[in-house]
Amino acid sequence: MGISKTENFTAKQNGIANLAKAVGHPARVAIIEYLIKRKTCVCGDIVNELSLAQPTISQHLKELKNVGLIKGTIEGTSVCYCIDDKTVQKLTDYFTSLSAKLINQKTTCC
Amino acid sequence: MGISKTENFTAKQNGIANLAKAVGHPARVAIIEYLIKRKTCVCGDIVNELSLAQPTISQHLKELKNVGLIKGTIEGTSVCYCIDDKTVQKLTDYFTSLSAKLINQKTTCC
DNA sequence: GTTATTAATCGTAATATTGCAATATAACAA
DNA sequence: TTGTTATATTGCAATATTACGATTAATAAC
Repeated sequence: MGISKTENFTAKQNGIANLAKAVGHPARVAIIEYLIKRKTCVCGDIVNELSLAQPTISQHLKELKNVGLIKGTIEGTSVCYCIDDKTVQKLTDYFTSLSAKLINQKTTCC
Repeated sequence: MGISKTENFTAKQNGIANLAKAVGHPARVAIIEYLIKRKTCVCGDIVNELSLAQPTISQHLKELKNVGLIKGTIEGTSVCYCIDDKTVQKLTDYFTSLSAKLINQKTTCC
């Protein structure tokens, strides 16, 4: 049906899925990497970096903002975007804990 | 257009996006967690764990297999599924490196 | 052989996503 | 006020995803 049956899963599972989904597009991966690479807040020039139209970038930024991966503050005519460390850390912590469990168990059946 | 302009991005960016997209659904998060929790290969009983129909689960398993997050080997009438540690590790490494860069720079502008 | 069991595939409906042109909005400058 | 710049929103077409009933394929048990 194109709709996820979110009610069948835990809040944590839905939370991780939402974050992962936001990272699940190369344009958004590129935006995240660019924001980190620039080392400071980026005021607008993301559109010049990626070969996508301005409305498309704006839409991707909105999605990243919705899940809390980036923050945006208005600075005059432009907007200042930067990564929200805490949200990236959530993903890092999640996958780190998965990997840790996998190392501990060493299943070698398949 | 509902199609990602993958040609505009690096292979690594597309790779991470594909892995993240696969994790970007709560049912697939639940499947991954279940496979890890069970500590051994799971031969079939994933359908009983999640309240989704068998074809739906089968489809989710296929997607996880396509990106290499799980492996499946046929065992008689059933199939034996387990996590592919290396692929999970790719995600862990990626997010760990992002977090590391963020800790180093300490941007406090927004 | 027949029958049961397990999982994949097909077909299809409902919904979501991606991308962009056109337009709107907001802040500033002259 | 008018124009300019930067970003957001709207509307829409193309495509993708999610979910499941029905069916199929493959092995196992008899």
